[in-house]
Amino acid sequence: MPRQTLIYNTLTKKKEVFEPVNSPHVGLYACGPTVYSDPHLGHARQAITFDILFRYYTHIGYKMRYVRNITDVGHLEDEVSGEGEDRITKKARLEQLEPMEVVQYYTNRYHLFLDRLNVKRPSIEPRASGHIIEQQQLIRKLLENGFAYESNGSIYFDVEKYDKDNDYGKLSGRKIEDLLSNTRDLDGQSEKKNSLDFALWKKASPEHIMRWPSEWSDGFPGWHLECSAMGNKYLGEQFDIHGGGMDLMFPHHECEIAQTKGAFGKEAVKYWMHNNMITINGQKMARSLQNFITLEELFAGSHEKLEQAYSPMTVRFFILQAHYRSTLDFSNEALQASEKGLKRLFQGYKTLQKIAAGKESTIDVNKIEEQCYEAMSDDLNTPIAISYLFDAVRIINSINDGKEKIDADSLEKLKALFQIFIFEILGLVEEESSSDDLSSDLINMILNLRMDIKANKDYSTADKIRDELTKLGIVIKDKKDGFDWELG
RNA sequence: GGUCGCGUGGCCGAGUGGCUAGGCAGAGGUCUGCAAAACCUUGUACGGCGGUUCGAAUCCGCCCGUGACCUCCA
Repeated sequence: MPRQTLIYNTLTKKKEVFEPVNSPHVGLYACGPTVYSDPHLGHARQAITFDILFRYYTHIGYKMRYVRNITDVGHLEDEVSGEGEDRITKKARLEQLEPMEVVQYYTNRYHLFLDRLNVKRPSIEPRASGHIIEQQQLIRKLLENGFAYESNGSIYFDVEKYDKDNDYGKLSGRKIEDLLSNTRDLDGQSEKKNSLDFALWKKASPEHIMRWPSEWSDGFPGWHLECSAMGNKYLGEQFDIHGGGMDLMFPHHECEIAQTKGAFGKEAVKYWMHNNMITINGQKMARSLQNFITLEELFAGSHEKLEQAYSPMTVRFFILQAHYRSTLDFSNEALQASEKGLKRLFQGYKTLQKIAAGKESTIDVNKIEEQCYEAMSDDLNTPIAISYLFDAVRIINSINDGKEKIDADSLEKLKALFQIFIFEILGLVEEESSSDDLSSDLINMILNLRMDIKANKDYSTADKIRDELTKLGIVIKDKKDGFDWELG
């Protein structure tokens, strides 16, 4: 029986005790990317948030099935009006590629950068275009149940009708009347009965490449439909957690709830989880605002806003140092702080490996362990868990200095704790400085020569060597009788 | 305009009715030929004004500032 955890449910706006529908099995669905462009920091946060959930729940004993989709069809530029080109199709046209080439390319890119961030691959990664049949079946159900109607070969969801006996807007806290009064005027959009109605199936215009046959028209499915169809297919009629970025709450997730309830008579999702946005100068990082930084740019330092390159683990740690429901502001200063903090954490881990156990202990490892688990169990509070690890680092250093003592059992326990939290739960990995054996040998040779020079008290030459090596990015650490170095 | 959120020390960020995270930067120190690195020590901050309370940064009200959503966006 896994330990009790709290999880913030967007639906109830409260932290709730997590009780799986079918413990110990847990079904998790997270909205993946629309693969028409490179992943940016925001995608990283979303992926890392649910990666942590996946990792932690697996660790405490749940049998996880994690589904994260790839949206490769149906995502229009303007969902409400149903206008605009399909994003994939547009990209394909601009680049003169097959739509599926675009899809494959950006799916590969997504995997590449998420792998570097050490985000685990989901259990199932379904594509919308591979589930046209399932989506069409869902539409038929909705037509049968009277929640959808056909108009000129397209099928729309009837929001007003649904709202009569259901609560459309319950997730995002909206009321249908407010939405109606605030919806922009759509003159000429006569296909829909109501401006709030959203597309389930769109008849394809002659130039639209991605199209599938159906009894209504040659067309393609609406964006919101895929998640309902694939969630249902792989996780069943009721499953535990559905996640995504906060900006998907409305209308995407709201529409999902309506579709599922309308088709199956009951809601599928027990807990809704939404990660907050990454901001840049206090404003949301978004493609539409032209202020986004891709992961490729971040890792390479190739963006005008970047003072340097930031390694994947620095980025991961930066994201984990904030709670997933808070906005997180990007800045070079903050990233640099994370870079150094992460280094300190790993330094502590290394020190831990070499300290010796004594007969007695002044350290209460059980308490540290409990604190770490409690933090993670309290709605995935990674920043708190990390703060306890930093507390532990200070203790480790004190043991190393002989100010504190630890017995063999406690030491083993502390080592296991660090191993589990740093690598398994937080998913951090140590990034090796890239240096091949030959250059290592060369550096060691030079530094050995420098030792001789120092022994002769020729400090000016010794300093010169050090300066030159420093310029090459090699950090020298002189010790009592020897040296150490690393790539800075 | 509507809905929801936020405002914490130089920066980033937790937390939350009394026990006052953590990281980075800064300062001091240990070490060192000198540095660097590493390590140690160090900071009583919570937008403003009222109110509730023995006690509020934490609850309530008002104000100011700011952000997200209401079109697509993780």
